[in-house]
Amino acid sequence: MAKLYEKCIKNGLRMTLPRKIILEVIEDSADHPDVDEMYRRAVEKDRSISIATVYRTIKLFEEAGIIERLDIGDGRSRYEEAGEHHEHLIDVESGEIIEFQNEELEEMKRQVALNMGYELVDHRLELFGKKIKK
Amino acid sequence: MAKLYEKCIKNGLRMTLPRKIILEVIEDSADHPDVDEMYRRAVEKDRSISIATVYRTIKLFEEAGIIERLDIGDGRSRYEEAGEHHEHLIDVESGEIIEFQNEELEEMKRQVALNMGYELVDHRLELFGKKIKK
DNA sequence: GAAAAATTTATAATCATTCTAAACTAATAC
DNA sequence: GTATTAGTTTAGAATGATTATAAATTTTTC
Repeated sequence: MAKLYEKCIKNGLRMTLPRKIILEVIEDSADHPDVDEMYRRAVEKDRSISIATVYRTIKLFEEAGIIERLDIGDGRSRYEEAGEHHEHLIDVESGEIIEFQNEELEEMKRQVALNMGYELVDHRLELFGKKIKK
Repeated sequence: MAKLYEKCIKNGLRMTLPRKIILEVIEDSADHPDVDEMYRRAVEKDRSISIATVYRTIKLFEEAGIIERLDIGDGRSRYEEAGEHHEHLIDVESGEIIEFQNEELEEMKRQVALNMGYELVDHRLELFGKKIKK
């Protein structure tokens, strides 16, 4: 079950208590919390955790490919479990973040880069939309 | 010629000296400067300009649709003249920002949002690529 | 279980950005 | 054209997110 834990071990990370707690927070989060929110959730599990550790650990996990950074343009970094690649649609009215996948779109991006003489190494797409009322 | 100037007037903006200078900087910039760089360029034209004015004026111009914000994920906002919509490809090795347009891609984004019951009001796409050596 | 190495904590520092209050400039009223 | 008013700029303080630092603590190694 604890597949993120396995991934950490495989990456040679020492699994200290704060790291385990932060990992738990990530696993329990179905949304896309920012660092401060992750800190708040971690503190609920262990009051002694410090914000600096949250920042440092998140960076560590990101570099190890355990989590991925998401930037919706509001000046804060948000995080989610790394996994199959997907994109985000942000509901401009509620702020809700909806995930989606579209292979055709992926392929087109790769193609566009290629046409300009580039190998696509990363890409980021965010759609901002307003819910259509029927 | 001074079409940005016209646009400001049409928006009812008072065209003070600092605003004129910042507008000039924008017109003379073919790249995508961040605020600090715009400030540096403005100071060359008028030593007395303050960074706060640059920030405030940029925000004003953005709200008036004179310029557009670009976020390449390095924690600083960059700006460019508003105009026909285009996307950006960032050369991960040199940091160079290359603009491109692709109507098919645009249409697909609109379609994807629609399929999820959303009207696309904004969108952001950045490709990060490595130059292919032949 | 002691010594060495890595991690965490608390806090200070930094960076981008926004706010504030006083000074200045432009627009309007006379 | 000058006084009044409204809007703008300046300088610097404040804020929010993030990173760095040094001392304390924990983990690993022997």
